[in-house]
Amino acid sequence: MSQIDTKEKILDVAEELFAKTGYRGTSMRAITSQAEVNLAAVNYHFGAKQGLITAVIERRLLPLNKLREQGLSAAKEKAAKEGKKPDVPAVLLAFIEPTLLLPDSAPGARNFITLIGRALADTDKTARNIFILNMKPIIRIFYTCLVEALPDIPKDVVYWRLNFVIGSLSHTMRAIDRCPVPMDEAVAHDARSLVKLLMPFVTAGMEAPL
Amino acid sequence: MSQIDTKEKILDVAEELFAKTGYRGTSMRAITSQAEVNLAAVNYHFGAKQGLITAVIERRLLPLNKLREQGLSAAKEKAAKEGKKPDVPAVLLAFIEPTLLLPDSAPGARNFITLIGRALADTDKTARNIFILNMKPIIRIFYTCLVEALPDIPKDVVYWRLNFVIGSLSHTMRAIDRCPVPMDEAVAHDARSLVKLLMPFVTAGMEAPL
DNA sequence: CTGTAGTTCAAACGTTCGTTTAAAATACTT
DNA sequence: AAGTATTTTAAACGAACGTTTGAACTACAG
Repeated sequence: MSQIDTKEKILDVAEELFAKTGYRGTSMRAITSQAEVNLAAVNYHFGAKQGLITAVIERRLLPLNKLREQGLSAAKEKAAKEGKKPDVPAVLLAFIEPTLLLPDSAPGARNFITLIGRALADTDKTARNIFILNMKPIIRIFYTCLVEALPDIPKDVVYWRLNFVIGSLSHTMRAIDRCPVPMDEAVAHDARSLVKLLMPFVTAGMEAPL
Repeated sequence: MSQIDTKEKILDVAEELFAKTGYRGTSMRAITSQAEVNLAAVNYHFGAKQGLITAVIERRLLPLNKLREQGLSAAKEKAAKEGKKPDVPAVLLAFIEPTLLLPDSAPGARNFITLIGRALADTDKTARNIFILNMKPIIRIFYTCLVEALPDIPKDVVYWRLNFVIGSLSHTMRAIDRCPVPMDEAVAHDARSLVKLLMPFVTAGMEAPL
């Protein structure tokens, strides 16, 4: 088995188990046995458990953030042709759409989205800090665009509303494979229809009068 | 030291530590040493660690849900006097206000709100199941009221929007003691102003056109 | 004061955890 | 094909975990 096979197999299994049982709740033995590699393989390839969760997160988060940045740039260019700044739904869509559509992009990414959905709420600082470190710059970019798109809303209100959006989005991400709060009704939820459901909600919330 | 003192001291410390470092991340030894009680005290008074987290959650969640129910009943009565059903902001306020104001009600409740804010996102089934078990009935009540208040919105859309609200709220609850996503600007956030910030957002989101 | 139920205590239990080690096996270069 | 570098392996490490135990201690009724 080549090195790359081992590393990627570990990453895939770790992604799945971290998403299901969290960072603390997933043991190295559970990862390595399901990945059918030796227990010491994680420490050899990633140094330690922390190095593994870092690699798991960054493997998909960096490309995702690139997608979000590209989407925002496209929206900016499109608006610039009419001498304007992108409006609220355009900005929010550039952030939300690549996120919720991620599970359709790669087979293993479905686990990743619930993992990331939990990251902000995780009590373990390891996963949360890695996540925040990677998210801070891009959130700042979107924040700036939202402030420009909402000239009548004070900056700190925009800040909080952006956080409300992040809260809704991350909660939805966690719900992709499981009803967020179980109800008796069966509720369908494919990724694309979730975007269509979430967008009007967050757009109206962002643009709401004070 | 009387039995009640020991039990409550354990509950207070456990509430604080569970909120800070999660269920798995908090050891019985950390709890008992900070509470200045014997290690075996938790097993004696609560049977096991799971019994402790159950007691920690239910101690404040049951009264909180009673407050929410009372608030909703009051809104229903008020609307009934005009032969109407309570509108969206009235329903949402009955859910949100007691929640965010909880930290001001009791000194230790500040820890509880972040604990509960994490509960839905927790990877550990222990805490999440206890929380969901206690929340399911009351969420159903509010869901029904929202459906009545939004006759033009399909039921399943209302369901998802309610979940978006829950996502925003729980994210905010986690942020009460710490910036949700750190920004360079200092952002003030006392409980009452958070209610004033969140309410227009979720109301507009709920009432948004399809 | 005596006896009983309730509570606290130090100590140890077995298990699981992340990590390390050094030898064995494989892959790659010359 | 030989020799070096990389990777895999089995075994063990010490530490931390939740829980159990039985004796010591406390409070209070008879």
